Amino acid sequence: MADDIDDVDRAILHALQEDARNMSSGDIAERTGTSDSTVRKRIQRLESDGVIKGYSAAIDYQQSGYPLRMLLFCTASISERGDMIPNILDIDGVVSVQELVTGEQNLLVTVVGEEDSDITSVAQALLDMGLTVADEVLVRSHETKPFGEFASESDE
Amino acid sequence: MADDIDDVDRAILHALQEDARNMSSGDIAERTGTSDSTVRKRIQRLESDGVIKGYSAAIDYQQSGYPLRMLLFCTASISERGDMIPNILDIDGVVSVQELVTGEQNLLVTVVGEEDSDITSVAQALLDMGLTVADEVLVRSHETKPFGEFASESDE
DNA sequence: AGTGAAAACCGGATTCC
DNA sequence: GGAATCCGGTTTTCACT
Repeated sequence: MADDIDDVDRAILHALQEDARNMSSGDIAERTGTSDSTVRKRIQRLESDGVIKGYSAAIDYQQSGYPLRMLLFCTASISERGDMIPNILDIDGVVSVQELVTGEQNLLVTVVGEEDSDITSVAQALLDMGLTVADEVLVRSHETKPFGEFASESDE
Repeated sequence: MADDIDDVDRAILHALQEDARNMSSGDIAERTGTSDSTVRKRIQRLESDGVIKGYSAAIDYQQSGYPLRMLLFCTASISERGDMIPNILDIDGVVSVQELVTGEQNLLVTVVGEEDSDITSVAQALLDMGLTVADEVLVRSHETKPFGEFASESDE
């Protein structure tokens, strides 16, 4: 519950963002000058505190047969906005929902699909929920990077 | 190089999106009705083909001391747009860059930071690179979900 | 926070289909 | 060529200090 993130925690977060699957506790222990059991306990704490929300493979959707990625900018009434996020995430093809602090277009839904009809069916589902799709933008490329502030001073 | 994604591959991708760190090859083998060595070979192939780009921990930046998340909509000249993406990713605080297929605001940069000055310094760095920051939007919440199409018919 | 033993997991080589 | 089995080394887990 408390957010006492120290340098060891930051190094752990950085390592797990780099390679969550192959980075062993021992590897991280070397970087931090602690022992592997310490690292394991820290990780457990970070997980139960919710700092680490999970571990996920980064997939290239293009190469796996789903070349379309689109951003749908939506408008929702403020009152219902928070409640419908779980429902939006349940729509097939939706990979992320972001709540925006803006006047009108206050929900940004990211959709992945194989063909155009996959996207439009998501848009339809959003309409059925009472949302207005104000804008649609195709994403040509998408790159992600581990958050740099978790890195130690020396290694970046 | 080839994208021969079959049901076994999709099950693997789905499992690794759910929990890339704790899901063992044996676990996935049970789900797919194959052996663990088969799963490991498939994973290696998916990795070297670039379908799996990596494994990353999902961090709650709010809880780890970086409460600010912002979207910066930028304008770049078409010609230089692709080349500068690596440079943008190198800016401290930038966690993702998306190339948008739109007339003007064709780059979407996501920034995470502790305070307002972290964001403005990124914006300044973008300006120094010759980009125009056309719009800035604060993100109140952000949720991600594994891509549903990889799931088998029965388990979702 | 560290130690030690049992269990699980991974990687590679081999064999089978 | 792809999938299954076996084995040596590593990693994780759990109880204890």
